[in-house]
Amino acid sequence: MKGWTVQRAYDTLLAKGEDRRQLILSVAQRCLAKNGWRSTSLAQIAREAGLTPAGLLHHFESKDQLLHAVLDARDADDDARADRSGDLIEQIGRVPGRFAESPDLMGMYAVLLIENLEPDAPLHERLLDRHRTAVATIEAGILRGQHAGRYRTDVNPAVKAVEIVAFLNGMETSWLLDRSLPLAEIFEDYIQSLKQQLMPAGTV
Amino acid sequence: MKGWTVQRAYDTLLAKGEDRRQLILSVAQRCLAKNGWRSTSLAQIAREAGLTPAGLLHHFESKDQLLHAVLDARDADDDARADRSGDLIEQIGRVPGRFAESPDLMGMYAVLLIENLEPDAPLHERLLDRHRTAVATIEAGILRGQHAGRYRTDVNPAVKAVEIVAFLNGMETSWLLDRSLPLAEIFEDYIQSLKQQLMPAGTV
DNA sequence: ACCAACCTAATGTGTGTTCAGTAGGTTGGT
DNA sequence: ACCAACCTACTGAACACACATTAGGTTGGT
Repeated sequence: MKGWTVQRAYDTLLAKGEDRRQLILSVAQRCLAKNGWRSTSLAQIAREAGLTPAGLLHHFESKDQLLHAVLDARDADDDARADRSGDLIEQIGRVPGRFAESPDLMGMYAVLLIENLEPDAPLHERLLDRHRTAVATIEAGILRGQHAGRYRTDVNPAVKAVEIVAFLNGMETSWLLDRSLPLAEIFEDYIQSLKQQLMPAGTV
Repeated sequence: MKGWTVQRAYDTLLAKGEDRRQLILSVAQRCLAKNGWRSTSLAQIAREAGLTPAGLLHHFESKDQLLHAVLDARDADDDARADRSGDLIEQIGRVPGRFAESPDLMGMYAVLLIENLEPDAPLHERLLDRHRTAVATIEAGILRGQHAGRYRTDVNPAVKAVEIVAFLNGMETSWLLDRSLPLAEIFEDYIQSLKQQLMPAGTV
């Protein structure tokens, strides 16, 4: 009870703090996508969030903890908008839209992945998990199609899933490097070739 | 003439210097592949090459120049072993072998690419060029096959080339992250699907 | 009075780079 | 054979800077 009233008492103050916290998280996410973790300084994030480095560390107790907070937020967001039941090929067709939707936070995982390739890198385990989950999700999508009779059964879902994830990641990187690439056309073509492989002859 | 005698004169000394230089380049390349440019320090390279940071800067006038020297050396090496006339699909089939051949300097370009995505990054232009050259090379390989009557002519070489480069880059990253991936199997499958797309029906 | 939300200033560490100096070899004249 | 002049390959110490983090103080809403 007491705790609750105290919590209510500083409501606007806490709300302000929470706003700042969210702002910091979003700024940090953008910086991470742009420059990676090691070459993003607290000073830079702090400046863009409108406070000093010391002020920033009032909200997050260390740079490391901020990193994990950003990742947690992003994971939660991704989970919320995940779709595990629709058609795989249709879902892949929606990827270019996501690229265009939020271009400046698109590369975050790509950048962090490269920064944490070494087995003893701080985020290695976490990102390896994420990668394997992505592959498993695609694999499940293929299996679903096979069981529903929409996809051919003579494709190895595990292997094909790795290929698809590699293409999606590679394509993301290519696009981040060269935004003049005709994403729509490329994905259209890729989807066409996916259909050719996954769907029974005559249905394409 | 004078220049020649002077050059010959300090032969053993210059040879020692050249050895060190090469050693530094190779160490630097390995460090770059492992940790990227920004988080590799001169001190680290120097230590692994058996001298002090100041001693290192006797051979390369700055960290930046060392970076470019590494890239130049690597480009020359790549050029030397490039094959622009064989069959594209066969060449792709040899990629896993190269992965296994030199695993610890494999990721260098992948890492540098990610570190230089921003248009004003120091290596952006250079890596963008390299990427476009890679796409153009693959495209030329497809065109060659088409003109030779080996490949179907209803594929857009430019678009398909972007797809292939994306897959190769993405696959490299996936493998760097998780070396337990069955590379051979995945590439075999991918080549199969490439044949299905590129070769006339009935020849696969 | 209390507490969240800051700030300024300072600390310690790591960075790329410079600079003066040293060790050891080569060259050309005597 | 000797020596001064010159070279390459380094070292050790110092520099200026950027960094994450801390300590202690200030402001302002409740």
